Amino acid sequence: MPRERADDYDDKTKAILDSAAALFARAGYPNAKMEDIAKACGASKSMLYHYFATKDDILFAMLEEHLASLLKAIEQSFNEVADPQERLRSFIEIYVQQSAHARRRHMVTMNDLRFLPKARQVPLLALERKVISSAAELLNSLNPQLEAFAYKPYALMLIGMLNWTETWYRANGVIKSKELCDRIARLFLRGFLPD
Amino acid sequence: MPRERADDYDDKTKAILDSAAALFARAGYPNAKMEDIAKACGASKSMLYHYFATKDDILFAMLEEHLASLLKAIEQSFNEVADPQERLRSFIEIYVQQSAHARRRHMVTMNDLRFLPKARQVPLLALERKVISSAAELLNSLNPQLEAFAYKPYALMLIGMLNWTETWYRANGVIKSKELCDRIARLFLRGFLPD
DNA sequence: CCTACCGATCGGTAGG
DNA sequence: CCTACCGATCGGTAGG
Repeated sequence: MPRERADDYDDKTKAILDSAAALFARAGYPNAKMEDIAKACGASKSMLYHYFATKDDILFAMLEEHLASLLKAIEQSFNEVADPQERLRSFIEIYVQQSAHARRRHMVTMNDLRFLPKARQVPLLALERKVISSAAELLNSLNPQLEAFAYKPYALMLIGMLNWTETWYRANGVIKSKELCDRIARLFLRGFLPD
Repeated sequence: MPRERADDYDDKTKAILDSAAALFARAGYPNAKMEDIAKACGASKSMLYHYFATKDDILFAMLEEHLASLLKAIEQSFNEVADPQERLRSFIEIYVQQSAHARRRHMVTMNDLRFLPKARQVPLLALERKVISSAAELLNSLNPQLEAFAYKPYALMLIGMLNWTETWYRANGVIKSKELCDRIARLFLRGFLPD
């Protein structure tokens, strides 16, 4: 009789991904050792290979999970909010008010996706493109007067600004996350000049 | 009689940095092999070690050179242009209209600085902070009415948007670089909404 | 004792 | 689940 899959199989998978995310975010994917991931979640290196066949599989699972949940959060907010300006605010909040958990994964997505083999990047890049399309759609409803080709560049400017925020914004600093969201939304909608 | 330092010592140093920049930008610093850098500039690996004592020294020299020249270009444009709005446009142009040469180095700076030992990051992070301060100063002259602490966050939003541009913008696409600069400057100054 | 290189190889490390 | 270990690789070095 084959042994049953351990009851806490999913818990352990999550624990591995959490430890790995912290290490990848700190040291970068290529510098993070399988040995270190194992130690960080109180497991042996061999144990890791029971859950993930390769190091790349850990990174891939992490990024796919993160991008799918980001996309789901965006779609959900679009369903709940109808007003375009409120939708933008909500889109910004999803990026800025991320938990430390999601923030680490977001950094890893931005920094380390390129270390996967090209073929494994494909489905992840497709998810990223969906996020960009959502933003472009949102911008279209905010200002329908532009030429069609211009929405994606504007979406990329917005998302670039938001992605970069992860590198410098700390929620425990002088600026509360609500205030940062307000400022970003206002900057994007009304610009930087005084009225 | 000691041999003279080769006449083309500086040329070779530049050739090494160019090959390394291309490789680092494509594969990432940790994946780029000294062997590959050597091959790319028609040299032997040992020759590399004559010009740079370690792989980290190559990355450090590249980033320092790039950040110093970025800073110099910014300072020069500030000296040549007095009007704040024109200064912003000029700041944006420095980022967007970079040569392929500088663009690769900029990508490497954004992606691979973290792979240097902490101590070697210090002087480079200081240069980055100067770039941010220049931008904050510029924004202050554009809109002096804000609270003092707000300029740096706005500078980081601008620079984030500009840094991200490197990841998606191709000068040979539908949008000419002049048009992109105009759109970014207008977005930042006037916002996204129609007048 | 210096600089400018080459061919060969060592010591240590990493994923598996 | 552990220790031992492999095949491959890579940054850096030694002799000439």
